[in-house]
Amino acid sequence: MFNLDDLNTQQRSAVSHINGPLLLLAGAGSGKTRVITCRIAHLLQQGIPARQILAVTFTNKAAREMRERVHEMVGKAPQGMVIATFHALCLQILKSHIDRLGFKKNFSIYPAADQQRLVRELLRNLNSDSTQADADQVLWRISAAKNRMITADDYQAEPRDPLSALTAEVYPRYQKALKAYNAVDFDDLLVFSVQLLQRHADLLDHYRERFRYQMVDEYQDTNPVQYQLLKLLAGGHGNLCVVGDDDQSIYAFRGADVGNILDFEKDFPGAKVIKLEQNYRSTGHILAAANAVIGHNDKRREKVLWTDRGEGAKVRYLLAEDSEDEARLIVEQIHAQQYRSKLRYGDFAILYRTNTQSRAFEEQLRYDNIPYVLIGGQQFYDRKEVRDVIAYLRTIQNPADEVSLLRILNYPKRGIGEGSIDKIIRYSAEHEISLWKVLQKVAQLDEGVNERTAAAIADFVAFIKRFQQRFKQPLFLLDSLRELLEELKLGDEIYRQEKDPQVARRRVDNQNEILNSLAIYIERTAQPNLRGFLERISLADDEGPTKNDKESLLKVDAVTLMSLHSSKGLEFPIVFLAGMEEGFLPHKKSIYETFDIAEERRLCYVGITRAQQQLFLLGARQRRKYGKLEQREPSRFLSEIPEHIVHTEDSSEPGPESPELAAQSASNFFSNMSRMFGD
DNA sequence: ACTCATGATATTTTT
DNA sequence: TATCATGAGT
Repeated sequence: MFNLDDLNTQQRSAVSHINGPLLLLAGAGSGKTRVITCRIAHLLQQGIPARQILAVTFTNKAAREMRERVHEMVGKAPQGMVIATFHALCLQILKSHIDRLGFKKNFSIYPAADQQRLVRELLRNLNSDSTQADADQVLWRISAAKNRMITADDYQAEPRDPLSALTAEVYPRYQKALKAYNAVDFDDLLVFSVQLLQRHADLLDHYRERFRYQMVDEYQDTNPVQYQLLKLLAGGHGNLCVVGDDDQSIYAFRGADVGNILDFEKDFPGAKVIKLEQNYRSTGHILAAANAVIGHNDKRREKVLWTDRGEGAKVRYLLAEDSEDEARLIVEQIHAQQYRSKLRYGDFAILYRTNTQSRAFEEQLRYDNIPYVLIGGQQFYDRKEVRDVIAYLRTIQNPADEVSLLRILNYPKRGIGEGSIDKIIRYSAEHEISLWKVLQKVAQLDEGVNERTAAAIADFVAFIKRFQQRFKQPLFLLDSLRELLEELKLGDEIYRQEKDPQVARRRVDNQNEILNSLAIYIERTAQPNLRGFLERISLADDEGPTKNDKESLLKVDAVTLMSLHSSKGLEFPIVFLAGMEEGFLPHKKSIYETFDIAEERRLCYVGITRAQQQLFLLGARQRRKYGKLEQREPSRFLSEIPEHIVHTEDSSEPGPESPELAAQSASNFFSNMSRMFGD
């Protein structure tokens, strides 16, 4: 059980608040998660049934963490309580009621890669000269529209905006195609749930009653659909507790609306507001820098973080010559810091604005034999070889999923040529019969394709049907997948295609990794089935060994490289915030196009507040950009930090031998020694 | 069907 | 400059 005495005054008053709307403005590192879990424990202690409690987060990781911490605190698994991401919650709602929107209940969730394929396809059918970029843009616009609850029917093209005209063409077709595939995309999960609640009073009543106590984490990141959903669910009782920090709102580009958190009291009259300003993470100088920077934003909830931990080290600004030099300086500091205090590699993080910046750091770290983990970039389930296997599973689960079906129809090659596939697609379109039905028909009626192809198709259909039966038996899920992989011999195919045997090996390993995640899924699920597994994968809620989160970082002890965006919520003893230059932070797009410098400043603030003991800010004098050498200016945010808390060092003027340099060369010596002796 | 060359493009991305 | 996707060519 928890102890109220361990909390500060503000935390305690938040925890003991029970009825009515509550806005908890939780500054960075103010013990937010602790307050949320304590509040849940407190609600339970007050006799509120677990099943009336709903806690919504944005990431699976956050949901998992919350669940675990509640578990620890109350000593048993939180039975009946729903702790889920927005998307997982909506998936639950749709699973029970999507038939009211004309979908079948075995609908599938369309992954991003398939969305792209579909839009590309639709564009090709519409106009001859459309690029990859157009497809991405259109998809982006569709998503943005959905975030604002604009349906395909309502979507209006902006005048003099060719892309929105294109979107207006594609959006309805895209929606129609999804429906034909009995599939929904990520955004639909939310939009459809809201529509269900709006149109069906019985459902609304049901869920309001079911979730009498609601909490939302990272409220500053909610977009209009999510806001609608909450507004609907909390209507009536108004027991909505939202937690967030407007200063850490960094997802406007994805439709998040800071207005939601700024206007909370207007939306939910009588709301109580509590600020958490005591920071338990960073030392004083770091917080002073953070406060100074974020203080330059207007339209915000004034918060001043403070700590009782003392000033700590000054922030250090290292000015490098170029990007390679910047990476070298970081490695130097890693060695120096390790020499001075006992630090693991896992205590260091390198943060940057854009993912492309990671390269220089990767190269330098590899050169110095320093282990690192790169967060972001290509995700496990986005890899081609993994998607191939998933496509099989999806086809088995829902043969109406035509993108998956087409992906595997002739992979590995089984003698169904492009010409035949074209014929089948055309037949399916003309007669409005699903591809899967046509395939079955071709097998029986020998329609329009030659005998050998027909035989191949018949084999394929039989193959899928056989595995449909196999996968229906929950006890043999793992065996079925193993058999599937064996029979397909995809491994051989990969070895044939990939000339670098090392790469081939990794790709085959990746495929086998799916077996591991299935095994983990089965272990942790009461009634495992193929559908459930695919859902988890779609929601990226996977606990497989490739999991890229803090726990696995701790295990491998490596320096962390990630974008500022993905760093939110994490903390590290030593943080390097690289690329503190005009054009990077603030990013040049924000300077010249979106004019949203405030969001860039928040991003900078997020970066600064990740540091516990020492913060390094780095920038380069010049950088190669698209081949050209470009002069760079220090970020304007640097000048917003008071001079007396920053120590500036210019790499082109080394000055007298500094203690760091001495320490660093000694440290290099030791690390080389230990490398030589294999320790 | 695989390789190679060309040309477009280079912000962040919790699900 | 480096990377990616696409299309021509073998």
